[in-house]
Amino acid sequence: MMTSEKLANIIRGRGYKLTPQRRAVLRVIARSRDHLTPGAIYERVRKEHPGIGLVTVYRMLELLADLNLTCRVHTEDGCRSYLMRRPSGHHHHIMCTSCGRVVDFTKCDLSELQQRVSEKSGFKIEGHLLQFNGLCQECREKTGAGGPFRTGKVW
Amino acid sequence: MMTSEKLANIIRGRGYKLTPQRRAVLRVIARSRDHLTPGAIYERVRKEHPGIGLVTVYRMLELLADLNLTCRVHTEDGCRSYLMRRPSGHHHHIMCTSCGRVVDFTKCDLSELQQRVSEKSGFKIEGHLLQFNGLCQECREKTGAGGPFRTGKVW
DNA sequence: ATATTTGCAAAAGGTTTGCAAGACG
DNA sequence: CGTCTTGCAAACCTTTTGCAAATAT
Repeated sequence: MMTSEKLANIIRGRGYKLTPQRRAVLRVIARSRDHLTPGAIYERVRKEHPGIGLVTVYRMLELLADLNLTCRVHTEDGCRSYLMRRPSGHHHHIMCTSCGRVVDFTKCDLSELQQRVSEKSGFKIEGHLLQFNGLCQECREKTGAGGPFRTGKVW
Repeated sequence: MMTSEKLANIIRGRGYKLTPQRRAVLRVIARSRDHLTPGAIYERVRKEHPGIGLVTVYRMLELLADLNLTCRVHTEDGCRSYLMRRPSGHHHHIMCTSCGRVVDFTKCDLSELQQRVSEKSGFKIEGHLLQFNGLCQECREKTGAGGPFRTGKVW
C-alpha cells in the first residue's frame, strides 16, 4: 500500500518541497480507490484546502507523472489523462465500469501471443497496453448481475 | 480491405446523405495507414476540398464512430480521440511508435488470463483493451535495430 | 536567505453548439 | 421541395504559460 506519507517522503527525497497544497493532493490521490481526472482531484482537494488553485493541481500531477508515481487508466471516452494511485513496476488494471474502481494485477503472460503477432506483422514489439474492464464485486451485488453500464464493449 | 466506396455505401445505406465533404473525409481515412487526429484529418481533407470546415470533420467523425466504422488507437500521451481506419468485429492493434502505422490482429486468446484475473479480483470481466506497440519492419530497416523512439515503455 | 512554489489572469488548444444558408435525394 | 448538412462565429472546457507574491528548507 502506497500511503501519502510514503509518497511525501519520495517527493522530499527527490529534493522537492512539501507544501500543504502538495500534501493535500497526495492525500486525495493516495486515498482514492478509483481513477480521477485533474478536475475531480481539484474538487476533492479544495474541500480540505479551499484556497488551492487548479494550476497547482496540474503542476503536482505533472510532477507525480515525472516521478512515475501515477499511472493512467483508459476509459471508453477519450482517455483523457485520468490519473490514479501508484504503480510499482509492470502491472495492469482492472477497471469497474460502474464505479470506476481500479484494481491491479501483474503476471500478464503475453509472450506467446506477442511472439505470434510479431512474426505475422513483422513488428519488433516493445511494449503492450492491457486492461480489463468489468464489474467489481460490490457493484455486482448492489445492482444485480448485469449492472447499470453493462456493455460488454471492448475499446 | 475497407475502401472509401464501401464506407460510402454503408453511409448511404443507413440513410445519410453523401456530400462531397463526407466523401473527402472517407477517402482520407480509408487511405491512411496510420492513425489520425481530427486535426490531422482536417489538414489532409483540406488539400482536396479546401473549403471544408473543421466542424464538418468533427461531425463526420462522430457519425463514423456512431456507425462503428472507426476505432481508437491509444498513444502514450493522452490518447485523445485518435481515429483510424475501420475495424471489423473484435480485433486489436499493433502500432508503430516511429511512424504511427497501425496493423490489426485478431485471435487474442486471453481467456486463461482473464479467468485468473477474474477469480483473484472478484470482478466480472466484460471486456479488455489490448494493444501492442513497437517498430514496424520499414522503420526498423530505416533507422537501425533500435529506432528513434525506442523506449520499451509500457503504458 | 534563496530558490521553489503558489495563484491569478490570460493565453492556448481542442471540441461543441446555434443558426442561417446551401445542397443531396 | 423538404430535410439533412455545411460553415461561420462564438461558446466551452481543459490545459498551459507569465509573472509577482508567498513560503519551505
